[in-house]
Amino acid sequence: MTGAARFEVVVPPPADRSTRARLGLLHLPRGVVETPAFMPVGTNATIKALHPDEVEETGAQIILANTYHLYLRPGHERIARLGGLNEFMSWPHPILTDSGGFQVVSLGDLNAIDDDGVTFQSHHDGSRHRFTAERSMEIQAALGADVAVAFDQPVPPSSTDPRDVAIATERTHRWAVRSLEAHRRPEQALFGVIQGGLDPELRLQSTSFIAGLPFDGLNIGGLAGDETPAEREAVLDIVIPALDGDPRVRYLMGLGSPADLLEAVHRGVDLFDSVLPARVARNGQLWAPGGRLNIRNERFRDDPGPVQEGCRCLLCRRFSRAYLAHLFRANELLAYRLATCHNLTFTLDFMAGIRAALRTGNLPERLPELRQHARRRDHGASAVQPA
RNA sequence: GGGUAGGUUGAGCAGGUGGUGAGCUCAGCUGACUGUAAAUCAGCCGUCUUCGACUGUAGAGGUUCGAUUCCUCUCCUGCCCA
Repeated sequence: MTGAARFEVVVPPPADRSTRARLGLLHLPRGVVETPAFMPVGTNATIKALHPDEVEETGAQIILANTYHLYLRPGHERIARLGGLNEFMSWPHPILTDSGGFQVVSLGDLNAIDDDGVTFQSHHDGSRHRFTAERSMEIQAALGADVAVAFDQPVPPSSTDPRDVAIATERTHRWAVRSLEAHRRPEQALFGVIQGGLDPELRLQSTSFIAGLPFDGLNIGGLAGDETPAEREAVLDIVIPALDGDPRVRYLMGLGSPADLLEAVHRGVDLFDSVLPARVARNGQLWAPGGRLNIRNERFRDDPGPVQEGCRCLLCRRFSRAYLAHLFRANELLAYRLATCHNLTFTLDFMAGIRAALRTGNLPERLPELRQHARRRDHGASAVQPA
């Protein structure tokens, strides 16, 4: 372990095992993160549409940035010359850089995977680039975030061929070892990624393999795709118990809906990230305790009330639903900013609420008002009617 | 008043010089989005009994087996001339 990250359990799960949820503190070079925590995603060294001050106001204590994107543009060496990623984007708090592993999957046709690494075609200009574990570590070292992530090959739930799952998982293991060997910055933490798809045996193998390596944190990958909640819960119920007694932070990569967050917290996850609240906000979907609303719906054009009564965010403090509906229809830039502020504030407040409940030991199994935040096929929930 | 170019589903258009115009872009309506190729994408957007069918090219006539297309008149719009 690098020692750059230290996880401290403040309130452990209850002895009766009614939940595996725990309250913790993740100590990082640039700050302490209260867990369970949500990390907004700032792929291009910016939380889209927000000023760093506004990101702080949402309550975010750590954000995520992306190795692949920043390597392509503006270039990791340039960022290093300009003082590192935190300095470059004027974010003085912790940052976690994703390894570029996710782009192995998300860029689909634009790459070719082999046992040694991945050859990407840039989504900007089609130019070819080679990523290996060593390369990813080198780039992340240059970016200089608090936390780097080992290069991995996510297994999309849609890949049903067990051989593909096994191959990707084995690669992830080899790349994990190589990432550790290539890691040279003691002040930068390094997290490893557990894969294994939906296969219980592979997940268990992957968990013990990755947990057997001296990473500072343990990521659970490959679970933010098309799997059902039941499949996801089944995987977590294999991985988390296998980590019993392990002192490290557990990070479920890519989850972001409130209902998903609560479920995963109960299963013992400490850390999350997702583009969902921010992306959905830019596309006009606003989150509130009663559910979600599409602000572009006609009925909001004359609605003088706030998106969420009592919300402390930049949007709800001053503006009406009608105004936001207007901004979206007029394609005004303020729409994206206000909506993003709101959804991130909502998500960060939601996590703060979970922490407060854990502190007093009464985190509910399910919050009834969250049902409509779940995916449609889970509960058949329809779009929310505003309260 | 004379000439001229036009009139296509909310807007703007494409097409069509005798035999399939329900095609595009906006606008509009609804939904989706989870380690960001995403201020994006998808469906709908004349009517109906919606895997299809019907109606629809300013209006009225005419020619024709058949007219959105050709002819006549009327109405409306732009431009030019008086």
